[in-house]
Amino acid sequence: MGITDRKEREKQEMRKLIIDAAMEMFIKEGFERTSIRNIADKIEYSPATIYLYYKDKDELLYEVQGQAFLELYNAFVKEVTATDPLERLEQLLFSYINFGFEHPDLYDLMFILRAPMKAVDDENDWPNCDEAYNYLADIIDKCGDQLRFDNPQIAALSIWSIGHGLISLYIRERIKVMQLPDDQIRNIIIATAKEHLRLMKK
Amino acid sequence: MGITDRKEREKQEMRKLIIDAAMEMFIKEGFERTSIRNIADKIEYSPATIYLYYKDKDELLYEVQGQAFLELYNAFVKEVTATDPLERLEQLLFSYINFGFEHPDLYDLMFILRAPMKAVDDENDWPNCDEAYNYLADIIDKCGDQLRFDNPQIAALSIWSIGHGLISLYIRERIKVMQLPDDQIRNIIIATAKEHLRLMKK
DNA sequence: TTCATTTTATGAACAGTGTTCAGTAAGTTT
DNA sequence: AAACTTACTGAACACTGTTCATAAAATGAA
Repeated sequence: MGITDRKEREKQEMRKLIIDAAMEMFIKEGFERTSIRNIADKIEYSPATIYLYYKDKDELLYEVQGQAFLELYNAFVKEVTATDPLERLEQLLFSYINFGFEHPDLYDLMFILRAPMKAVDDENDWPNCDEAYNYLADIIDKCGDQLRFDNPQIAALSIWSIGHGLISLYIRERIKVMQLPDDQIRNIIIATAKEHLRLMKK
Repeated sequence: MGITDRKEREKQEMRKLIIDAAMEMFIKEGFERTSIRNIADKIEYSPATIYLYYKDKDELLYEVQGQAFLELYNAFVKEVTATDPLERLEQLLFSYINFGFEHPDLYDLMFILRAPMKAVDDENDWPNCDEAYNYLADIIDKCGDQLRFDNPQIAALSIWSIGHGLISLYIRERIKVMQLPDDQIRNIIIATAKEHLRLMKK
């Protein structure tokens, strides 16, 4: 049936129209200044229409989060170019931190905000993040016994936590307490990440 | 003038009444279910009255954050009992992580939420956190050259970031991606913190 | 005590939020 | 052409933080 196909296609196009508008507004205006009404205005539909395509705002946010994870994964593929696994691990960490610096609002949505996670019903599942996490896990596997860790899961969580800790303290303005001049904050974050990598290596 | 003294005292009592009610609601009901109207209801005043004592919600939140930092500092003093600085550093990190596990909503207010930081006008100042941060910085100083770090600021940021990274990934449900059974999440967080301490030591 | 002034508290309103739903208009099938 | 289905929306609901004119109470001066 050609019509049902077209209808399905149009439905997907509408969903894309909505999340593209949402994503653009998150990046440009920030998360807090982006409401359902704002998104509706931008795409020239009524707010109620959005609810025909997404159950609620959380579900919409989860979808945008998915797009953001695609961008992160693309950054990984583009920036992690070395063959030596230890070098790859370093490139990965800096790619991750850099993503946080360049897209703080997307980072928020991916790793800090509560809202999008409310759309994940399953207790132990978060498909949006799988691809990126596996990318990290694979690199750590390839490092074999070159790291001072016995457990690869702990190694992965260690790398992730130091990266996330640095970025989120920065994004949420907690590094203020160290009273560093503004242009040195980035430097000390990068230096701390480098030191962590150094300590991890055998 | 006795009357002005009493008035000032009453003003401070009213401010305390408000933040105590707010704090109790954050802990009991969670941050998202605590509105100015809810707090006003609890203390049996009109919402408008709260604005006679606090400029806006952000200022109120900043004050509650200050109370939360007092509690964190008290936990440090109570739980960091060793004399050896390396041991003290370990006790501090676990005290910090434990605080996050036991008071996730206060941790939110202290280290994750944007709102309370909007009440900090100064670019490079965050008095609420000073005491707790200096406690960490002092311990690291006392470690002297026993750590594999040249720069004490980097050592401090490294410890803080790993602790914050672990807690905030947990609180905001991002550790889901590792697909661990619920009772093992705490274990792997603690194990990762322990490994970090091990790597830091000479 | 009486009157004027200052302090303290509030009801009602404003502009915003996410969300629902009856009603309308357009598209599709018979 | 009529019946049915799908797509869309205006208006409303219950909530949010915040402001402000108004009222009540406390204080100071006569």
